[in-house]
Amino acid sequence: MGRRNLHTREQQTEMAIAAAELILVSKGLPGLTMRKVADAIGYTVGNLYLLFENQDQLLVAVNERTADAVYVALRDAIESAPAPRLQIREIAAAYIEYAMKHAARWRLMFEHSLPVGSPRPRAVELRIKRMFELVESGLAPHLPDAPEASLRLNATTLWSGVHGICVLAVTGKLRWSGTDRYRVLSDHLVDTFLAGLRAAKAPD
Amino acid sequence: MGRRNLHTREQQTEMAIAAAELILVSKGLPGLTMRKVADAIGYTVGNLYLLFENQDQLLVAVNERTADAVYVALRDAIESAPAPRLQIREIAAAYIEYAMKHAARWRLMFEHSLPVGSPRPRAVELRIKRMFELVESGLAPHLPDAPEASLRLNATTLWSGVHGICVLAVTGKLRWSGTDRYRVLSDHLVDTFLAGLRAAKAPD
DNA sequence: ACCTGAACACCGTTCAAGT
DNA sequence: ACCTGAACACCGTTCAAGT
Repeated sequence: MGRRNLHTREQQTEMAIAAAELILVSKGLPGLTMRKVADAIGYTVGNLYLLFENQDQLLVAVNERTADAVYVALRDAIESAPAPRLQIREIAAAYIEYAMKHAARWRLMFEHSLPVGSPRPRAVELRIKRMFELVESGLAPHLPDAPEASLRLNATTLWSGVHGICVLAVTGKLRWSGTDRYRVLSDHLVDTFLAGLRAAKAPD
Repeated sequence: MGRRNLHTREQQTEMAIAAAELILVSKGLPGLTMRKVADAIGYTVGNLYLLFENQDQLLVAVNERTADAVYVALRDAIESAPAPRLQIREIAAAYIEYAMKHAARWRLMFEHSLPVGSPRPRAVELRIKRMFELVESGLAPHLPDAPEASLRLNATTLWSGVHGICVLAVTGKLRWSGTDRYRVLSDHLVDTFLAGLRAAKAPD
């Protein structure tokens, strides 16, 4: 065979990423093999290595998509918030909702780590940074006149907290506590954290 | 060969777990193969399957050890706290310190998931539950007269937050924010959360 | 130029056979 | 009874060879 020219390289890359996501969702990470991806798009394994340097880089490509999707979800949450001061609650809830709904893809972003020494993927790094900026902007109404460093510290802290709820929820480690309404947890965290910020600003 | 009788089954199990931990730390999860574990303890792969049902169960055994070690670290942190009200800060810091120091083992606890349908390992579940109880007891001085349900909700929320800092720190996702002094983050989270609790109890 | 197919070095898991 | 060694069905990755 050889020389088929049915799809451009870009199309093949697109197909491979889509197929990888499908397999990831249905079979989990252990089921996501290069051979299965190749089968799914109707090419041989060898050809996959003309599109991606190796399996890790295919996973990185999947993660970029996921990071984009999360960003869009958070952006939508901000826009649909009834008031600026409620944005941060909505962002947190949207994040958790996304993680629960697309658990496999979301987990891959944080659990797949490249072999030591290989450069961290710029694209994913950048998207996480943008996500934090979104959180900063949602937090800003609650911290007027706060210096940038303080805003960043608080955004990092609060967002780490929300992320923690996600991790434990998605991996089922929160089930024992009887709470499977994670929105309660995220709201409680956000509300209490904000109350703490107010208290620190205007001490009794 | 066959019939060597150099070690009891218990000893072999012990050796296998120890070897797995060593390989995990030095080579990461992808480098942790049944064959390498067998080699490391001087037995054949086949023999490993007389000790563990499969690779997943070996990892579960490793996770049990890790969960025990974490529990001990938190317990020590409580005991060395200068005052009851400072316990919760120390627990959080100890948790993060353990995670950073034993990143590979700590990550395995949360990232290794059994094939869908297989029963969740009771032993690990139980240890996570005990850990939450430790957090509850550290939080109790700050919530006198609070009903059990409230204490639990607050412990779950705060601990999820601390856990989130760990996850992002260990996976290097916090580097961009310029903070690699994670103690600052965990203290800030704990302090702000506690301030928020006080504010809710005695509203202005 | 584009893609294949077969090879290589590894896996997890099983189990008849050795002592 | 205790453990081995070889087998099976799978991997990721490479690359000479086909069209």
